[in-house]
Amino acid sequence: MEKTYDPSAIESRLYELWEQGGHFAPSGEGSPYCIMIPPPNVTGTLHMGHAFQDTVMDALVRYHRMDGHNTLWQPGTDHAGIATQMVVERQLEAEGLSRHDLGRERFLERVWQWKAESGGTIQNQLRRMGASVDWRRERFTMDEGLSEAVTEVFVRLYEEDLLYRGERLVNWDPVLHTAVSDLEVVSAEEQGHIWHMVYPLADGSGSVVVATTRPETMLGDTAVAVNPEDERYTHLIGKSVRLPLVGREIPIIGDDYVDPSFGSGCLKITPAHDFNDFAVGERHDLPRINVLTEDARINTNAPERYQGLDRYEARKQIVEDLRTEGLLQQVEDHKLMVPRGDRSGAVIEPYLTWQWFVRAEPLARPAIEAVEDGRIRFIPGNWDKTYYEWLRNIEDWCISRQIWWGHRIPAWYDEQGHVYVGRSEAEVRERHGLGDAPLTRDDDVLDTWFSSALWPFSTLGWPEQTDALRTFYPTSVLVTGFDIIFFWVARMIMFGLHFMGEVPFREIYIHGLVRDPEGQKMSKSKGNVLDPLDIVDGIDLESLVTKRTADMMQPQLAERIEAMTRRHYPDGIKAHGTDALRFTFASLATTGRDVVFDLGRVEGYRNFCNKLWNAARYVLMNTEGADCGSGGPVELGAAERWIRSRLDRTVAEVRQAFADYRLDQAAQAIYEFTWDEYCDWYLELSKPALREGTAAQARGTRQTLIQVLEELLRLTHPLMPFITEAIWQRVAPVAGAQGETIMRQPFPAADAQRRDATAEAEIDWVQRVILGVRRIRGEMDISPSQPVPVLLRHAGEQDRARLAEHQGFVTTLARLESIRVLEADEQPPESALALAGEMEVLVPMAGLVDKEAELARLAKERTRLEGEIERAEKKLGNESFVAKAPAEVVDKERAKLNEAQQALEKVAEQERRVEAL
RNA sequence: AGGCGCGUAGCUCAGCUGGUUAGAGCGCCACCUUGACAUGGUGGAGGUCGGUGGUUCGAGUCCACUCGCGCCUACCA
Repeated sequence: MEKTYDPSAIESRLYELWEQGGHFAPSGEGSPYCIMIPPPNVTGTLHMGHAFQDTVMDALVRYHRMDGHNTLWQPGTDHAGIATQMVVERQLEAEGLSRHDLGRERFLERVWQWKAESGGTIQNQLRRMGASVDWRRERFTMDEGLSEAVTEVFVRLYEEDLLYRGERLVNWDPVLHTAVSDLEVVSAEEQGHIWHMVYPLADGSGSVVVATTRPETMLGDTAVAVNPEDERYTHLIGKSVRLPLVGREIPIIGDDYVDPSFGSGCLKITPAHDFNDFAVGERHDLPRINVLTEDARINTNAPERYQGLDRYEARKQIVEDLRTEGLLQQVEDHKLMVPRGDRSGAVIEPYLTWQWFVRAEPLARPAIEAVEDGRIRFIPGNWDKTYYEWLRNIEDWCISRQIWWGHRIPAWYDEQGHVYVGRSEAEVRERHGLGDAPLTRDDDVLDTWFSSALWPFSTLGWPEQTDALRTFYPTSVLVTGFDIIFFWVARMIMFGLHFMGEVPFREIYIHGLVRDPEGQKMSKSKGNVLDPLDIVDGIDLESLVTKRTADMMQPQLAERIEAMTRRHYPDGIKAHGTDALRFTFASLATTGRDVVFDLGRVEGYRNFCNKLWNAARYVLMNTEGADCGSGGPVELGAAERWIRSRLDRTVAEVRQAFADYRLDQAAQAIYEFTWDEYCDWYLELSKPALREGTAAQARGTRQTLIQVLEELLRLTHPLMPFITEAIWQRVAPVAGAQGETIMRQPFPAADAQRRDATAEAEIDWVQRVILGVRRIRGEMDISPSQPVPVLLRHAGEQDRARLAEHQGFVTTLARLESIRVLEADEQPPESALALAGEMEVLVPMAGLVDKEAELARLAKERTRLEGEIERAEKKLGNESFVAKAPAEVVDKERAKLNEAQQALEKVAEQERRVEAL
């Protein structure tokens, strides 16, 4: 074994071994355990969020696989309709073409071609992360099977009247020329204006003032509304105004939607361009006049003067014209929420179009109940509130998109415009007796999330009743970020319940979002993204800067991004290996919402890998080819029983942590056991044991070294698959373990038989003595290489027995020249003192005691003890405490007080002695 | 407007159902190339747990209010 762990040397080789060995496939034995990967974009690349999420899932999957479950981690990708289409359109644009130049068919060929070129990247990145997904089952949302499921769902929903086509006001993206769902619109506050306009009454008897942030919509006004309770205006209801610039006469209506206290109390109503106005229009049966084209220019429903103008040009012109006519009362600065498309960034227009919708409310109700009655559990639990909040106020879901890349809607129209929905044109013809009548298929495709909503059952073969579907549905847990609870989680539950009659997963583990060192969300435009593989493999500063500033949508930010990058990573990024990155993610998987990524932590865990590596090196040096128990009787000493006992505790902790989805706790338990107990103590204790012990004792030590290591590797494997596998391959034969790979070995089980309180107490004693001597060394500035004599004062029977038993340990680890008990009648020599329980550890320093240093040390100790005593006395002096607190707590407090008092006495005595020097 | 989360050592974070003289990693200081590991070892410094008040024998942990930060949903022309 190399002296330093080199991850790059082993990782890809091991992954190949696993994949080719078929070890990712379900075993076919045990109770099922299944996780569906949230499908990433097929043409996408791995970002930190994926890496984090995949680490969590892989850890869960490996844990359950080892623990005997029939485990499936289902992989796949989605087609990311709008995003992918945009990329390909941009490519075409570079060639001076639009998708319309190519036509639908040839355009789709281009997209498939792009998929073939860029697809596969993320899969290979997943492999680098060690993801143990069952690649043979990989699915893509546009696969034949999944597409069939999409059609089936669409048709069934339509037949059950849970899906309909209607002319509705939708969120229209004038750049992408498609409708988008409410969720794909992000509103942000922007600085704008509010214009107050005067609308003259038609009978010339006066005027009303209305306000708007979008003056161009006035072209489509079909009413002015006032609150019927508003005395200022009741007399106007039933009258009408003459719409300026347009000349149309529109009614004044009463509707209590109007807030009399806002502005003038009069509200212009534009049913075709405002969601609230649309509702008002429905109540009052107002005409809906659409005044915009698909790309948000003024259409022919408006006066000629404005036709063809872009919405913002039109706005300017209208404001100008109103001003000219004296009908602009005032303009104010105004902060308003501007809705933009999450993909295009274009300002969204409410736009009247024919679209397909899913009737959400009837599907939402059972989805709410499933969480309410506990069939699905959120972890952390609080997320159910967010979930309920959305589902209880859910609106119908607009699922049609006016793009080409996606599942085409299975609906056909005859020449009269009648719509027929079916699984195929043939089915439609037959079912409706359409003969050879010409039919045209709906041009629209479905929202990508529609197919994603079917993921838990479509990937398992639905609508066919496959074995996989029967075995793995409902799946065990969904691991995802809170940002897609609405987009995806809620919809999977709605569809899963409806089509499978059963929840799609029993638990939902919501993890935090990975942020940069400044707590900012990672995004390409901010230039703060990290490629997980750059952390794995390392990258020099210049390459990192280049990577971050290339292909930018806003090149003007490049300078800032470069400066920031140079500040955060002055030396670039060193290679850390996959396991270190994974362990970091695990340790960050707390219950919080944000995961602030800190490279320093990865470095710490890379060191941890090296620690484990070197521990294995030491163990193998001492066990390979040596007698680990086969050659004769085996005797387990206190240290052996101790480390086995500690390991057992750790196993229990780790198991509990996995059950609680607390990978941070699992990681911490493993880290502490490995470093602070196994390496710092047991490996060190094994040295004198091997040197000085009997043959039987040495066998016990070797056996324990190798067995504990082997079990520790299995315990750690779900978090750090590569290093544990690499070491295990060497360790297994020595430990007597059989098998091709650690990933198919049983996960360690806790076993109370291995707990050994006696051994723990004995090693605790050993540690206390050693730590006492080390403290004296450190504080008295005694060279670490200088062996010292030690005297134990006030040693009881047990102390004497333990000293006799463990003298070798103490002598070696504390680097002693000698150690013996100071008898009661002996006068302690001039020495430095440390306390180990009731016993005093003395290091005689005839003439060497630095009086000042020792006094300072003792004074510090005395202060601490006095504080402790004061606190305990105060507590115990409180009658209510003694009366009301549980006896156990009171006893504990008394014991603490007692101990502190005794210790104080000894410290004081030592102070007097030193003082006298 | 409603909902949620966070504020604990210089930094990033643990601290579960109230009882530890408040923990970890990184960073910092001192000493040490000791035969697994300097990606190491040993010792150490560092926090009155945002603030106020309350419940309690006892609060970082529960409650109320408050300050600061962040997120989500909705949205008024």
